[in-house]
Amino acid sequence: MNLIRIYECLCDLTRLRLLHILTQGPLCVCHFQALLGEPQVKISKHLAYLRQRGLVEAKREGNWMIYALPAKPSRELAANLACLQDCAGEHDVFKRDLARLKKLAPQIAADGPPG
Amino acid sequence: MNLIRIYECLCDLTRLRLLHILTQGPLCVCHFQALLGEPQVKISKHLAYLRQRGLVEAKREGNWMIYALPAKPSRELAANLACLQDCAGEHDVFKRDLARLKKLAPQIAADGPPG
DNA sequence: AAACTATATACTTGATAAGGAATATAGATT
DNA sequence: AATCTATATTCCTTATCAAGTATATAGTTT
Repeated sequence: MNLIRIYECLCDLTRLRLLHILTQGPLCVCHFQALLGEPQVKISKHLAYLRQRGLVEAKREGNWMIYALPAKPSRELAANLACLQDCAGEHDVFKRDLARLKKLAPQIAADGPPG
Repeated sequence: MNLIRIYECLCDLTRLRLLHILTQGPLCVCHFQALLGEPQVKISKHLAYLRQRGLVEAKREGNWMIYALPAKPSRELAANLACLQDCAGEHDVFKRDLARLKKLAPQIAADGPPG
């Protein structure tokens, strides 16, 4: 059952943060590193985990790997991402991530256009 | 973070089935056994798991243990249960469970009133 | 109190996951 | 081709979980 694969992805804080940030748009690994303040291995492995289960898509852009939410998410995924959005509003971790993302936005835009 | 405890509960099919059935009302272990066709240990342990994490409440009624969704679920739990409801509609396992529940309803009512 | 019923707990085994350290790969730059 | 940068993979250790078997507990009936 696909639904369970989704929930498996959602029961880790790092992955929740990644997904939550991705609802704002595509991003590459190094920016996630900066945003979450976590080591590269950790980010990379969690993104691989998400990718394997179809919660995330990736494409190469020179040296960068750009990760994004699926272009056409399943109903189940869409529903759960919406639910996460809803729930995340209550927690500081997520709010802080978005704040940092906003601050970093100009620099990210400068680095190169995603997509 | 409470949210993660919730997702941890949701990434097992047996627990999803239990929760989904519970959205219809309280039930005791032996009825779950009949509905899911799973051994007592399995049901009991998964219910304990859910209970520890606050997804489910229990009270004794003679020999029976009646399990129910929390009287006042957190916003997060409520949101996720709603989402589960939404997603479960697509899967036969869940539909079959509800069908079986309907069939068993009279007998359950006869056994003794829950709540 | 002895037997019975419904449920819970302890123990064991195999599987999966998380995090860190080190290393490998792909592409870009010099 | 040598080096650099961004990212992925491998190996290791530790922790958690699922499922089954056996056993314990709480409450009920005889």
